[in-house]
Amino acid sequence: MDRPLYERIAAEIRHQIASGRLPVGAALPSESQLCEQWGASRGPVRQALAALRAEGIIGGGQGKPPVVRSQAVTQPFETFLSFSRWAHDLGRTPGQRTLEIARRPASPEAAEALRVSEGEPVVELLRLRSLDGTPAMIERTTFIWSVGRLLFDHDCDSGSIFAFLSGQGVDLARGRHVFDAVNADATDSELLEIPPGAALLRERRHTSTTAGEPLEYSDDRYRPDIVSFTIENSQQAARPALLRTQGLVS
Amino acid sequence: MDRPLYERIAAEIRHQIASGRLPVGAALPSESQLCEQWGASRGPVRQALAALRAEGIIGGGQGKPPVVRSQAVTQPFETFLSFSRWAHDLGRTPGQRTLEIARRPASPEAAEALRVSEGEPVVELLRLRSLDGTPAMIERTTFIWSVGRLLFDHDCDSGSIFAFLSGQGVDLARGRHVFDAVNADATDSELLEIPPGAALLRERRHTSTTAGEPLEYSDDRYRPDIVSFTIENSQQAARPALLRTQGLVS
DNA sequence: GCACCGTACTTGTCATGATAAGTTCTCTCG
DNA sequence: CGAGAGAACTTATCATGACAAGTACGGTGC
Repeated sequence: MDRPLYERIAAEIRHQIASGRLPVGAALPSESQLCEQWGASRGPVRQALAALRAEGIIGGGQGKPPVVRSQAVTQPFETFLSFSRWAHDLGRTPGQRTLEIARRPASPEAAEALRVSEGEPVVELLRLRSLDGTPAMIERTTFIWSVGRLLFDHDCDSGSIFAFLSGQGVDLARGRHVFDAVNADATDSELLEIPPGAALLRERRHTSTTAGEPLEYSDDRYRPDIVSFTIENSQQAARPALLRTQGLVS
Repeated sequence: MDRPLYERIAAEIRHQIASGRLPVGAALPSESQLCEQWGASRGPVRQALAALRAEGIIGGGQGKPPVVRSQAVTQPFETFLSFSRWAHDLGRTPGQRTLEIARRPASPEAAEALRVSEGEPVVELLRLRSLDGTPAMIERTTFIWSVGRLLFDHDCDSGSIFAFLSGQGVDLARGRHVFDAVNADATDSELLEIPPGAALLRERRHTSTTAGEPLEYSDDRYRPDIVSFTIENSQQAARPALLRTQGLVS
């Protein structure tokens, strides 16, 4: 038990929520009560609560004791991370063609993004994803070696890589996605069957473990007439719901 | 200046990173130096650094001063509805130039989106938004008459329309945002000072009351080198957090 | 030249205490 | 009985101080 105190407190509360001892909607013990229970000062207690708040599993505000929010649902995360799963839920048929899988020394950008030393081996993957046979997205992914090496023993055209890696015990827990737009280059336009220079929706994805260690990053380019992204929000909900949506042909 | 100290510290550091005074890879001042600069104790300083770390824009570890990871800057979700507020929290100066505000009969599309009869009066607004003087976004908004009419009595160049309307008691509660990409047309390229055909990030926004009655819809086009959008999610969190980020000049 | 080691500096963790500000409840007054 | 004042609670923010643990760097001995 040499983990920091605030981590142990957070873990204990998480456990109580997961086990149902703290049902959804219930108020947590106040900070001072937690301090007594653990014989700790408010510092670690607040740090633990802040971590739980960042994970979205508790809510509350000034003056009000924190309350248990809805149970953790992994669905949205998986749906968002996995193109295959998303397409499947939509009733469409996902397709994938792996154009290249290679072991390479990490480029400076890859080394930065994956926090490895430059020149360390990484695995680069180039895939064309489609919906009902129509090219929809180009995926340029770079994995750290310990994860990417698993892909050489896997038929990448058979289905979801995310599902495969999860099954192999890879801790794909957190994701960061940056969206912007780019003009299609020669490769993009040829593979996606669009004119050169057409605007593409780009998602740059960084996936890491629970502890925040990078596992992969990706540059995904979507045909905007096939795929778009939707956010729904309301002033009540603290966090918005993200959905990947089928592009509108407007 | 009644914002908490740690927010001001974080905003200042974000600003220094965004302005290039702290280039990518540079080491931040040590905690004790920041304490001196701000005349603060380590508490607020650490809270500010923790926030920046959570946003992923700084890295580093025990014993090592934090380093600037990238120029991406993020803001909490509440600022999503308001460009002005987002920019302000970032320590940047938002600008707006209203190019046109007009009362018009609703077009078929407007009637459909706002659920009014075709030909009913609506208010159309065309604004150019900027960050530190650089054109960043073009906003083409259509309001229902009862809301848009308030804008004729308001200096639209003075600040946030969202804040103004909220202050007038307008119930801007729910939003739906669809993201895709488009090529810049002649107007876009001229106003945003980019080449014709450049890829733009488009956000189509529909805002409605708590009851779901449409209030406005908008076609916003962002320069991807100035503004991008970020989603953070984790397997624990039920819903991902949406953040608007400053574009990477990569 | 090179490995080893100790020192100075850094961040990580935690305790204690204080004030401000928000919420909830009760109690009083009309 | 309802509205409002107020007390008692909560969390939010910040200061100060302490120790542990990791890193960077220079010097020392081989």
